[in-house]
Amino acid sequence: MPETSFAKSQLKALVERIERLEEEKKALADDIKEVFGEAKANGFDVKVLRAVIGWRKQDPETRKEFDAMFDLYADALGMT
Amino acid sequence: MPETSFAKSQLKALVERIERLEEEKKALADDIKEVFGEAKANGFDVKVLRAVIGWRKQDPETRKEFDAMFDLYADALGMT
Amino acid sequence: MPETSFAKSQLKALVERIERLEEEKKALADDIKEVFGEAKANGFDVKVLRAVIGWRKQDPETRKEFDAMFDLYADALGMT
Amino acid sequence: MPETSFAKSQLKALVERIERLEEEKKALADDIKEVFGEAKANGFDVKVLRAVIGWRKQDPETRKEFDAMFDLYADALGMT
DNA sequence: GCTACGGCAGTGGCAC
DNA sequence: GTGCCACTGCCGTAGC
Repeated sequence: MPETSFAKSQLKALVERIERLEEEKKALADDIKEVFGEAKANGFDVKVLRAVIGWRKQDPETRKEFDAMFDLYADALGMT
Repeated sequence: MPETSFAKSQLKALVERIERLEEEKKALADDIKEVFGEAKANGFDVKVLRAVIGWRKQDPETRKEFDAMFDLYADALGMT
Repeated sequence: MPETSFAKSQLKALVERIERLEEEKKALADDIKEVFGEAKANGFDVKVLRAVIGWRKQDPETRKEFDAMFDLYADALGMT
Repeated sequence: MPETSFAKSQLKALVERIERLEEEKKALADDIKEVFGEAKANGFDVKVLRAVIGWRKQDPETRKEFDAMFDLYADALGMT
């Protein structure tokens, strides 16, 4: 069970640190959104863009294996 | 502004209907999870399975367009 | 490693079972959405409604403990 | 329809900007997780902590209204 | 203006 | 017990 008698100051410090970090995180999230908006304005398809970026995060080996198995299943299901 | 004087019975009825439906929804979610578990036990890759199922939800035309653009972007980024 | 030689028919059967279940699940999700819409139309605050329903899922003991600790923290942070 | 003939360099630039920002965002997310871990190690209840921090984001007026309506509904449902 | 969809964050369950 | 992954609910955005 979490303690019930605790230092206020400690709690405050923790909360403030978290709030500060979340603020910064939000700022970055906004920046990212902005860049996607810019991309869209330039005619790029945002959905595809996201997919490509996600794909780049995977190492090539993983991507290869995934693709292979995907095709295998898709084929078995008659998704030509 | 939402009303503040309202019929208790109406509120109760609504809440109960929602809870009942959510219960049923949860049961189905459990069933689905179970089938995936079965698939896994039979050697299927669940992650790929999910992807394929998701893919099947898209109409062929959309899939085709998405793929084409994906390849286009991937190529432009040198993801061979 | 997941098997690479597998029964097409087995895969198909699994996928179809999942798709069927997901369909039913979606139907229920739609029903739920509809009830919330009805609630809204009757002047209820949907956000609050969701919170109350969520709250009802917790057992009374848990709720009590949570509330107590919440107040404790809030107090320590000067959120009167 | 999104353009199909586009500048590779532009795409690359956009993707790299996004990836850079996401990296920074992830670093902050990790930092936050770390602080919560620290809080937990000091006996704080993380779930409650999150709730309190979320609550602080709402302006007092909103909080007040929400609470009032919550109690109203809860009462109507016999959740004493 | 509201309704519907998609993405994001938080929670819980599973695996190591 | 910890870390990872998927599911769910919430929120903000886009379309009717």
